[in-house]
Amino acid sequence: MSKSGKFAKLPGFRDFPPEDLALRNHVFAAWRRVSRRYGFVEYDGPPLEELDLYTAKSGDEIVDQLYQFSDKGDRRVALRPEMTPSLARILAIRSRSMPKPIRWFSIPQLFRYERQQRGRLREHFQWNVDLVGEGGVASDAEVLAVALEGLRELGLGSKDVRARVSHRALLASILQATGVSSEQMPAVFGVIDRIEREPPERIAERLRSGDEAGLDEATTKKILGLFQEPGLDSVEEAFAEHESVVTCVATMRDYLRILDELGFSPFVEFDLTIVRGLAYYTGIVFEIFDRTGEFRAICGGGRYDHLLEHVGGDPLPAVGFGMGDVVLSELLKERSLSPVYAPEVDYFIVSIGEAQEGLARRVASAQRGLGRSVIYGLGNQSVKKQFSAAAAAGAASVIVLGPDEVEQGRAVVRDMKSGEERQVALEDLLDASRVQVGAGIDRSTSERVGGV
RNA sequence: GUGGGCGUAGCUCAGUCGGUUAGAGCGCCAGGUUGUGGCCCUGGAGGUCGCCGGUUCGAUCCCGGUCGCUCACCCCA
Repeated sequence: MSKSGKFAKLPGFRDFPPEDLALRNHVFAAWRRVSRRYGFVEYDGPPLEELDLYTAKSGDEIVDQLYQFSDKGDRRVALRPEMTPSLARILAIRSRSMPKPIRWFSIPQLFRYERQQRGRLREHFQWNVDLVGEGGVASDAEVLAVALEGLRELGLGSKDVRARVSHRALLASILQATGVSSEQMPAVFGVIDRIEREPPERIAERLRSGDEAGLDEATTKKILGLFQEPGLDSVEEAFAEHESVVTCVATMRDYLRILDELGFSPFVEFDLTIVRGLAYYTGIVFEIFDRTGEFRAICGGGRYDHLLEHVGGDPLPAVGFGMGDVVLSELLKERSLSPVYAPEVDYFIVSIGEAQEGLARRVASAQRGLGRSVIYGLGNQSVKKQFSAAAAAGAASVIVLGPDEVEQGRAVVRDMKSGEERQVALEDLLDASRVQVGAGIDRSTSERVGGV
């Protein structure tokens, strides 16, 4: 839709004018606060990586949708579609010398070349939190707790969102016990992933179909039956004699208990249909959704115990998640949880008559030296015009330099909210060692949304 | 990648059964005599009616293509 020869932005990419950047910053700030509260430290990596880093590790879907090309040195490279491989690469080099567990987080911008849809663009920011070097369920629970706390920090409670958790090894053991061969396993995982979105007949058809799972009638029936009563109790009962199932169920119970102790059980539901597409997950996996079901998954993650060694590092267990900014921002906007954007400055200096303009600049300079945000009209404008500019800029106070007061060594300071005006000595405005001219100027500008 | 819907001013949208200078509200700019913002009044700028081609005496309107947006599918960071 390029208009009159101008450039348009690339499909699937976003501009962030101040009112949109305010929301992004609001989300990032919450993510960083929560990360730190849980003892995670921030890292980053390059947005461009060697193509091979992804082709071997990520699922086929991701590889098909890479933004990839050859650079001038004939290297096959790709814009990062996810952060985990970079993390693994970085840790492969240095994890040996680091105390475990490693608690790292990042907010990378990620890229995928695919047709954009609602909640899914070609570029997004993703909060990645990973806990490396500890294989117990306590770390799985810790990581999910961080994700949920991040949402809670933004105003989304257990009434708004829920985490659906499952265990890949548990599902694999169950399927194996049911008679699914290891060759059929990936296809069956794929079908199970769709259980919620398709009618039972279609699911059965897929399970039987030779193009997909290729199961016999009896096994198909058993699997379908399994998902009619998919609770942990019924699973344990049905597979009581299968040791690997029993072990995984026990792990799952520990996990749920720890989440309860951390105060997150209202958010969490066991759900065997959560599979996740990425190839490298090995244990407990989870996805977080809004409860209305109106949006895509807000967050997904799980345990990936072999990725680091695949990338050439030490074999370290790891668990982590990614939470994208796109779906989350849509949800926040819909729930009116996004910050109201309004520019703000401490002072706008109004000059009445050109004779005062030099003084205005000296006052501005002195006040800026004190850390105040100060603007004034850059052209010769009517008083009325200057006041409306002050209002538009969100000035807390206006300093009025009129010939009458200036002659007596004073200025008028008007509080724009209350409309109250008082006289202040010019020397107080100009002397950087003095302080406090108007109301409400102690707030640090950098902490405000509009001023970030 | 597949299919459906849509595409008129910065934004939200009217409108033209094909016919001369395409409209509104909001926003923006300028004024309502350079001592006061939010309200009000007046005026103005801004559109090759997404782009290319076809049909026609004539297209923003009809047809085709294309690009973009959007929904669904595929799939899922």
